[in-house]
Amino acid sequence: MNRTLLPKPPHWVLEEKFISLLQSCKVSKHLYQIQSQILTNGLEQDQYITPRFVAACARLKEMCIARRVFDEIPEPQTALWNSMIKGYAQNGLYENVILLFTQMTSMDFSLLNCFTFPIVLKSCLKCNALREGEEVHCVVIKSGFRGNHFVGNTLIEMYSGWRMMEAAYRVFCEMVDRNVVAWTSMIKGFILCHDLVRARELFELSPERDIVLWNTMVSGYIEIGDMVEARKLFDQMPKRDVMSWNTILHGYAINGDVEACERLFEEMPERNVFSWNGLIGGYARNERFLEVLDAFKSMLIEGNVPPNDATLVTVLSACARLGALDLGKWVHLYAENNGYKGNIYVGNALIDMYAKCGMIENALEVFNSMDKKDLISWNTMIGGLAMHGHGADALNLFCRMKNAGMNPDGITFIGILCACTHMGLVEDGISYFQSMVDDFSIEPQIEHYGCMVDLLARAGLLAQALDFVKQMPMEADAVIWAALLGACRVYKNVEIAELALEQLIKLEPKNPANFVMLANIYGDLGRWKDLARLKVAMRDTGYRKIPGCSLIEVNDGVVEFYSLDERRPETKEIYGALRGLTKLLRSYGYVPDLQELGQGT
DNA sequence: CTAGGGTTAG
Repeated sequence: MNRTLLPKPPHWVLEEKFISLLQSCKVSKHLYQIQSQILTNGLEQDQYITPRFVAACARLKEMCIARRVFDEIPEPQTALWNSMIKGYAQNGLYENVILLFTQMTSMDFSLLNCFTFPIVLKSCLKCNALREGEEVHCVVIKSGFRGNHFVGNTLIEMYSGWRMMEAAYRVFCEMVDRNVVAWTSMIKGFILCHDLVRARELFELSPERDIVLWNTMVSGYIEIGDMVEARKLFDQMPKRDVMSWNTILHGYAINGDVEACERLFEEMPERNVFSWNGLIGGYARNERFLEVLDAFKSMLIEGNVPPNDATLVTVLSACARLGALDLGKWVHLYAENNGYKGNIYVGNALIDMYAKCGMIENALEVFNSMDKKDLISWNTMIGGLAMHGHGADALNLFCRMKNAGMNPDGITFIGILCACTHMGLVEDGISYFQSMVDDFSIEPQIEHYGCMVDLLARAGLLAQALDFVKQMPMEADAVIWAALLGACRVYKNVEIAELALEQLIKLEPKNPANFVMLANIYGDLGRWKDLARLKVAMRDTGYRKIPGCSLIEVNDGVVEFYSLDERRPETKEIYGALRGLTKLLRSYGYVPDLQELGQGT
């Protein structure tokens, strides 16, 4: 067929073609191809295509391309301005939103419409631009948009976000006809300030109460931990949707009532992925990791609600805590086969799971395969390496992190200091600690002081460690004294040990592990009289040390295993495996201290 | 093209 005989398609056909092309555009490369097609057709200033082009750029995080196109247009119309502003907001470039808005107002006031303000006001809140937010509010008034529901509501939201309740309430009162959304935002504002009394007053006054408003009020009580009032309200609701049920379920989960959580989950008329995540998250938050795995398995067996990234992350964190490597690997495969390969949350949870299960190689593989990494990815990997004796690799990775332009935070330095401790690099640890304060302006937290005490103490510098404790700007906690006490045993320092125990008894009088530690030191040194005295003191407290418990993956499950435990049918195999491990360790020169076996049980 | 409600990682 001769193409030249075909008539030129009408304008609107081309428009539709480009719009659908832009909507389905998945990679930046195609963006350039579409752009050149638009140019060859002379449509670069088309009032329908260009905003869509900008929207596609925003979706693919290519706002620079959008900006170049935008700058070429002599007199952009409102829709194009708005699409640029929205694109910047979507990509977190709030400063650009404000800049563009300023430019827009300085050019022509009539460019602004009711779609412009909500995005700009939200951006002001997000980047904490208080003065600019107030200026935009002035523009709202001058341009006559204060009567718009969307604009008014976003103003309430903005001021509430800054806890400027007088300003928020003034906007609310000045609204000529408030709808239920405005009431909800106002109530949400008081909830943010934990002012449940005023929130409830408004709730009672509201002329209309829809499900969203009821749910908001219920979650307000949940946030302040008042499950009784939350439940009372939930029971009074004229109508409930899945989200109402999920809200109260999550409330029990975060307030530590696992049993109520389970009961509610059973009662629910309908369950979606948030319901399952609520139950699974409830188990996880309350350290019931075995139940996390069981619930996850039930979810898969029931099969009508597929897990999402949040589910996988929670399950992986439980695997990490339990050492359930097989299930962790299974989740890894599941994630890759179900579109979570590039998911940063899942990637980070996988790194942590592999690291905690001792599979550093797998953790590194996941880390290296991630093309998007955030601070948590780096911190998890550095911490994982440090925790498992790869201190040098952890420090190297820290260098790579800085070279990649990623700014470390306090958690990063926990990993770094831990790496130094494990390698006995006292000098380096001290200089990293200094660098944290001087180069990165990170204020050391009690955990960092704890790391430093550990660093010094494990290196045998007990007196220096004690000095450090005394110089700390805050009171040392039990973790720090226990670290010091532990090191005292290794270096057989009774004086500091007794001092540390004295503090520990004040901080946690019910923890017999502390007495056991000092008893061990007396035993090591043959101070039997002191030992006897301590045993009497221990008996007087009436507390017994809880036996240490290990979790071991057996076939497709995880079992609890205590020291000298003979309850399990697998006992023989477990002790067999232990003997094998001990033998292996001996061949590397390790001498097990058999006296420790069964201590305190 | 614009407004109010849920989960997840170190």
